[in-house]
Amino acid sequence: MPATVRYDAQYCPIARALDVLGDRWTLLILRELVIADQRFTDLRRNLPGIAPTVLTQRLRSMADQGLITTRPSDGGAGARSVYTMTARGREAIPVMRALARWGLPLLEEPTDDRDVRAWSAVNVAIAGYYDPVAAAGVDERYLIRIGDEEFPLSSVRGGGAAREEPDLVIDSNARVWIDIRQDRLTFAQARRAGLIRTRGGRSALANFRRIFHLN
Amino acid sequence: MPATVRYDAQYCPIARALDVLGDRWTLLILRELVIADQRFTDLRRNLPGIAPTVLTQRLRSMADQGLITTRPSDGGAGARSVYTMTARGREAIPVMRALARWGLPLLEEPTDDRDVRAWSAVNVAIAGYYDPVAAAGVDERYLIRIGDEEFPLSSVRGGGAAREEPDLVIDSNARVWIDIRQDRLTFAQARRAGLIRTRGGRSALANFRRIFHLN
DNA sequence: CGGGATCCGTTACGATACTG
DNA sequence: CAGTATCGTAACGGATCCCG
Repeated sequence: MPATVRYDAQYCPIARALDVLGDRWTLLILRELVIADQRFTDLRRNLPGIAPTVLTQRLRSMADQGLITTRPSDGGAGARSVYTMTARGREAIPVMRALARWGLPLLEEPTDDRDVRAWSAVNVAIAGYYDPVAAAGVDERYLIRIGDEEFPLSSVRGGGAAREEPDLVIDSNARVWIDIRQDRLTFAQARRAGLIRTRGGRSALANFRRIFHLN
Repeated sequence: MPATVRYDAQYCPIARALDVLGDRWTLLILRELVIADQRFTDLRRNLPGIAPTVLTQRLRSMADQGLITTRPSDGGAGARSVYTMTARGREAIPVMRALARWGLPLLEEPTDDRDVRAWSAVNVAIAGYYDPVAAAGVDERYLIRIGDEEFPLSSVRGGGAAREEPDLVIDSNARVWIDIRQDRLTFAQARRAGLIRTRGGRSALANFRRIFHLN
């Protein structure tokens, strides 16, 4: 939505949120920065169709509103600045999760593994199904591996920071997770077919499946 | 965002969701219909600033995409059609909740009770803080009253349909709930000041406060 | 009077080209 | 590499008008 005209007339937190997050591309830029810090060119490549002028403008207004900050590149060479999320920007992750979960049925069947971003798979198809009730009393760490990317998860909400020895390691590709959540496959079938490999204790696996609703 | 240009190039459920929900005004129209079925003129009045042509177009495309349906008015007189949410549209309520919660700190302090919509207060400041872990094992019904509007809530997620005798009735105005969530007031203070009145068992009240994080 | 449709000026967007 | 400049097009906001 246009940055100049806002939903000012409404006393509503949704309207306020959309004033900041509702512009075209804004949430997708944010999603990119959840995955990793990125430079201008990275973002441009990962957001097919965005005009460079629009990207410039969005990055500026997102910085103004405290969603992101720019950090001088530590890479040395020619690169100048890297864009990073702020804590306030990270608070919008639940918004992205809710959107992702709603959009999952609209997603066509993946044709190729490389189509599916690892972050989408983990955050949408696994973390998005986290069941805090099922997780009560469990304190375990899980390591999700998608290709060569690693995503630590915890049975305790917000307890994923410490990089301790995981109780369970799960290896697979991104597509399998989407297939499972679109009901073309069950977790059990994927394991039997060797599409998902697990290493760890039997009870950790049982907990994992219960906490993330995997049959 | 423009309805014609979509985030087609991305294999991402967030992009898909935004293709449908991301247009300017769309989520706010949906929010209106969560509150109540409405006619064209109602929507226009409740969405200050929307151009009638835009409203027409949004209603059409939202219907095309299965978010809403139009129902012939049962009211008789001059009115023709009433807009209602579909089940698919209702599935987007978590998106609105996430946005609302994110937007709450951006909301200025309410100046007048009538500024605050009852639905915002209940859905954002109460239901949005539901803690399923705290609710485990509790099966109670709560009735929230804001002015003359009533909102049944349940300690069991999705169990609010049956209109049984509530275990707890809470009377207040919308502003108080916003004040509480913006940390200008605690629940206990509001009760002592008579801004919130409760009727029901002592344990139901304790459960309610625990489940919805009210100190 | 409710429910829109038409027209118009302004703004934002997308595509391509260009520059420090 | 990291943007800026320019330009044509599409969408928006506001006002007005039309029809039952």
